[in-house]
Amino acid sequence: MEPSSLSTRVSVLLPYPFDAPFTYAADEELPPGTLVRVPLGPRMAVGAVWADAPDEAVKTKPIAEVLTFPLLPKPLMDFIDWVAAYTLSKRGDVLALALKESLLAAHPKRGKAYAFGGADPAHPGPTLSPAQATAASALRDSVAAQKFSVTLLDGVTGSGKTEVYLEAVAQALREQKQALVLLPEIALSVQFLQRFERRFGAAPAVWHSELTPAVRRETYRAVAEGRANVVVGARSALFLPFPNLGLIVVDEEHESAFKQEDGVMYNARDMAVVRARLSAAPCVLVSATPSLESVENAAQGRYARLDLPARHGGAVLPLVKAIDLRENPPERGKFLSPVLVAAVRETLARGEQAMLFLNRRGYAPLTLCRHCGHRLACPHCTAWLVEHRSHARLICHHCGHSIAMPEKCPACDAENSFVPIGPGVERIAEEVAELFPEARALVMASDHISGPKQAAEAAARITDRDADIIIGTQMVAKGWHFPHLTLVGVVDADLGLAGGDLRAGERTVQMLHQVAGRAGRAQAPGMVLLQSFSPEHPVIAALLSGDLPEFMAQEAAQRRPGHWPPYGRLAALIISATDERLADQAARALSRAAPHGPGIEVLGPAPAPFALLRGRFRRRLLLKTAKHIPIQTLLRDWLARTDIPKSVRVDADIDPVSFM
DNA sequence: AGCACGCCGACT
DNA sequence: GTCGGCGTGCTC
Repeated sequence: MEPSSLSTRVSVLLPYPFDAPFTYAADEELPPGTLVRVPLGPRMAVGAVWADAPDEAVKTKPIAEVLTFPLLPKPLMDFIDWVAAYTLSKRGDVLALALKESLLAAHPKRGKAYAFGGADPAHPGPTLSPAQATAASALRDSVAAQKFSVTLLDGVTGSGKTEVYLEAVAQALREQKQALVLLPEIALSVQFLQRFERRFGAAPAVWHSELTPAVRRETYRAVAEGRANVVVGARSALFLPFPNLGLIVVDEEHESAFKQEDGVMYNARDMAVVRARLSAAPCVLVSATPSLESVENAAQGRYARLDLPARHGGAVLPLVKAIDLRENPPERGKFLSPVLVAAVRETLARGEQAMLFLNRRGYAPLTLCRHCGHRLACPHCTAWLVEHRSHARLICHHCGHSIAMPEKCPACDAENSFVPIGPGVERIAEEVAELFPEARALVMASDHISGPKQAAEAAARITDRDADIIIGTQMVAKGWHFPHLTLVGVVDADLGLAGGDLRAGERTVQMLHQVAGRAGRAQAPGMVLLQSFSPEHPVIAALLSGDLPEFMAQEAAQRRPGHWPPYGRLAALIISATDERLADQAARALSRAAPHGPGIEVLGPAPAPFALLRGRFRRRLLLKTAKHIPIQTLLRDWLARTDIPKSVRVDADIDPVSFM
């Protein structure tokens, strides 16, 4: 096409690391949200027409093709701009979250048709208890209002929260609106999908990273055309082009899995609230162990709050007891106290199931030479190599580097000198096999169960009573309903408390409370035993008393005076380079240029959580400010006035979740 | 993100 | 003497 026939200029945002749109020539005005194919250097790219005024100065190339696809909804474009500004990311990088995986959606589908609109709000669902019905009614009202609101639905484990918020979904369907349900690990939420189908007589559209390209493309288009009325998805589903969003539910809102830790670092729970606001839709945050952030927002009246204080169907909450490992230690070289072993034995004798929880994959977290004390470590990361006997390898859990067990110690040449230190789930399984040779044990960890199908099989084995003892990592903690499971043993309740992480206590309470909630969900009462060297620790005490609100109040009291989140803002700067000295120099340069003033504090530089990760040396600075200070502006100015060599990367992590 | 350009090590 | 490593730079 002759450039002279192209009468107008349009801004096109491309799904690459550019903050500003590029300007192209077009022969007609194209509304924001139009998907277009454009030349970019030697190749073609698909981007979206953006609302920014076109640059009049820059030379332009013509748009190659206007794609046949619904316009990206305005609320989604606003959301992309908002997330980019909040996370200090390039707008193009955020657009990539909304386009990349699905782009190719652009061509009209051929082939298999999928059913997306089958969820029927009139399908008879399960009967709700009075408490559930009251909460459901409140949620229905907020959906019917068709405006932005946030509700925290706080219900004890087993209280039937899912059935309650599915009524909010039903209301959205009645209003001819779309609903989005975010789950922390959609690929493994088989039981959720079953419950959904029981309620609506059809499966929802699902969205997660393991979809095949064909399903992904078709789901994307179905969402954009409004044919998919309910989507259940992982965090990336927040960026789907819903034209008609009427509800967002975030289940297990406290989960740190909602935090994206690389690329665009966003917290899907917080961004869900923003997406809902920009879509004028209600948002429901759901948890048995809400985050302090959400508890505080509810206390301040920013969020409405609904409580389900009792278990559904007459089930009672399990009895929680500690086993003091100083008084009742396991046998030498073993990890299960005689008290826990006896409880497992009694449970099995009653024909019930027991679960042993240890949030550690593999056989042993550390392998050392008994001759010289050498420890097998990852050459690319600050981490020990973890022995996995099931794979006959030693594996780095951070970069995946793996080696066979060396025959000789690389440090002292001693032969057969390696000893495993500490337990992982595989080692517990070995101990269980020795103690209970007749019992059928099932290990649930990501090494043994990869993907929804295997998870479904494992869950079926448990509900069908084809397993007696379940040994699992955090994979077993959330969501599962195993009616015959009555005993939960936590092998190391102290794990995760060391290290001084701001949220270590909160996270441990949440995780162990969730695990404990797997016990006694039907008629038979449940029992939870926590093996600990310090049962007096506030975290263990909170689990024993079951008074989580009191624990959260103590957490709040500790965080408030220092302006720690949620009473202040936090951002991390991660400085990384392949050359350790360059990383250090850049970190010091940033430190010297650090902002200061009332309500502003800079901590560090310190070695980052993994000082060496995938071959890059990392340093970290933490910026902590009072709540009213715009931390993004502060960071942007700070980075702009500091000279950083090209080979050093500086990533900002707003609202970091894991640190120290 | 891609993809090209551009200077330093082991090989047909 | 070349093929190829990935550091740096650019894309409307």
